[in-house]
Formats: sequence, structure tokens, C-alpha cells
Amino acid sequence: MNNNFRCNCPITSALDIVGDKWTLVIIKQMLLEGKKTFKDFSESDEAIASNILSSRLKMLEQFKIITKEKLTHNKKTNIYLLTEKGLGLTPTIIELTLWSDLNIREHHSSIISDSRIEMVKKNKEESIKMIVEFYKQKTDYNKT
Amino acid sequence: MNNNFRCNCPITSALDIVGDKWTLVIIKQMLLEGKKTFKDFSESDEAIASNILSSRLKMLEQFKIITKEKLTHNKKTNIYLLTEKGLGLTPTIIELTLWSDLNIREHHSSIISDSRIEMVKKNKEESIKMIVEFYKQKTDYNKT
DNA sequence: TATTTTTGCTTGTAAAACAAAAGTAATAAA
DNA sequence: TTTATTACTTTTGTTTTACAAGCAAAAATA
Repeated sequence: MNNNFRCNCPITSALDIVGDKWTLVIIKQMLLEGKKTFKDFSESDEAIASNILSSRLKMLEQFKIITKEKLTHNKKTNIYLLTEKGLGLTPTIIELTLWSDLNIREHHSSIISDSRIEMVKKNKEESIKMIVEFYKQKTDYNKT
Repeated sequence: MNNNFRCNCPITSALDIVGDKWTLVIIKQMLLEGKKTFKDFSESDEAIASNILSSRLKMLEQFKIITKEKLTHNKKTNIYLLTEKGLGLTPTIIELTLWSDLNIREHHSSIISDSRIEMVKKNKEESIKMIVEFYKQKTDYNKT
């Protein structure tokens, strides 16, 4: 299991898993945009190719960052959900968002500001909890 | 300046800059390992190829995440330092470290735990300030 | 049964990463 | 003052990965 890691640094090892062009984008789409099916991801603004999406979802499932389930009355559509491990990336994603909001606009003027950013700026810890709780509630609801 | 960004999402746009295999590794090496010259980075455990290193440093300089300076009495060695914008990534790096510390060990048993992790767990905000202040002090010292 | 939707694979092409080596300029050593 | 070393930077050829477009199987729907 120790293969494919560049070295023994925890940060570098985390980046060996989520440090690529697409992985955190997919996790963001699940966490903040409510996406959960292959089609949801395929139709996103980011326009990920289906083969890349397929391989990333497989990898994330192997690392237990997401699960792949099916609805009881639909045997075709796969439902991809963040695990606790995946939800543990919420603070990282929130910090990246805050950094981007402050620092990227000068290079990318048409960037959109999520309404939740103001909430996060006011009370970071509470907002993170709320985002995670909201995700869990929503996915419970959708499963039944 | 709006080119090369996949879409208007702040998170995706941040990842268009730092979302690759090497960029956050280089920033980590500067922030937490005191690396500041081309040679420092070249000799790291992660073993980045020199041409990739060169292109990433150039990109980071263009985005004003790092600066490239020279010491007064050495016209050869370039000193790469994090700007305020670059130091703004400290919370992201810290959150990634905490996530890794909790979640990656099961896939990578020989991962090393930085002694600063315990400090960060106890008081996150204060630790981040300390890490940034320490970086600034150290680099001021090295410049004179 | 025929059609559509969803998922994800295949194929050919383009881009990026990579290792190794060569190039360049500053500095140090003989 | 030649020679060697150091610190980067670029080049070269190879491998890997990304990508778009199209294809196909399974299941749902008409």
C-alpha cells in the first residue's frame, strides 16, 4: 500500500492523492454543488472528460473518500457520496476558497463569489460544520 | 488575463494555479522546510526534475506567489521567497496536513509526523500565525 | 418492442511530465 | 590565469496523462 507515494511527507502524500487538476474539483462539486451522479459531474461548467471522471471516481472510491451506491428503485444510476474521510477535506476546500477570493480576482476578473463566502469569513469553524451537516442531511434525504 | 481558467468558480480557479502535482509541494518546502534556492528544491526528498522546477518557479513568480531575488554579494544564486499572497496559502497547507495525518496513514504506513502537528491541533489559528511569523523572521535574517 | 438515458469504455491525437544530458554564467581553486 | 565547481536553465527524446469524439452495454421509459 506504500507504493505510488513520492516520499514520507504527509503533505506531499496528501497531494499524491488529491493534488491534480480534477480530484478536488470533483469533491467540491459534491460538497458545495450537490452533484452526485456521473451525469451531474459530466454536465458541470468545468467540462471534465468522461474517461478522466471515471478513473478519478474509481480512485476516490479506492481511497474511501467517496462511496458508490445505488438507489433502491433505480439499478442503473450510481450515486457517489462523500464519506467522513471525504468530508474531512471541507476545511481545505474552504481555505482554498478564501485564498482564491482574496488573491485570484486580479488574474481572473469574471470569477464568481459564492454567497457562502461571507458567512465563512464571519465564522469559519461554524460555517464548516454547517456545510458538512447540510451535506449529510441532504444526502440522507435523497437516499430514501 | 482571464485565459487558462476552466470556469468562473473560485475553487476551480485556485486549482488552475496550485492544483497540480508539484506547486503546493514547492510552497510547502519554502514555508515549512526553509528551502529557498534552486539547489534546495532540487535536492529534496520529492526529487522534482529540474525543468519542471524551473517552469513552476517561473509560473509562481508570474502569479506573484513568490519573488526571485539575489543576495548582495552573490550574483549567481537566486533566492525564492513567498510573498504575502504565497503565505496566504498557509491555512490551506495546514488543513491538508491535518487531513493527511488523520486519513492517509492507513494507505502509507511510513509517513512521518511533523512535530508541529501537535501544536497545530491544540491551537490552529495561533499556530498558523506563528508559522508565518517564523518564516518572515527567518527570511529577513537570511537576506542581510 | 423501440427508443432514450445513464454509465463508462475505446480510439486517436495533443499536451505535459519525466530523466538525462548539455549549456551558461558566476565563483572558487590551483 | 587556466581549470574546476556551483547554480541554475534549457534541450532532447521518451513516457505518461489528458482530452474529444464516438461507441456500447444496461436499464428505464414510451
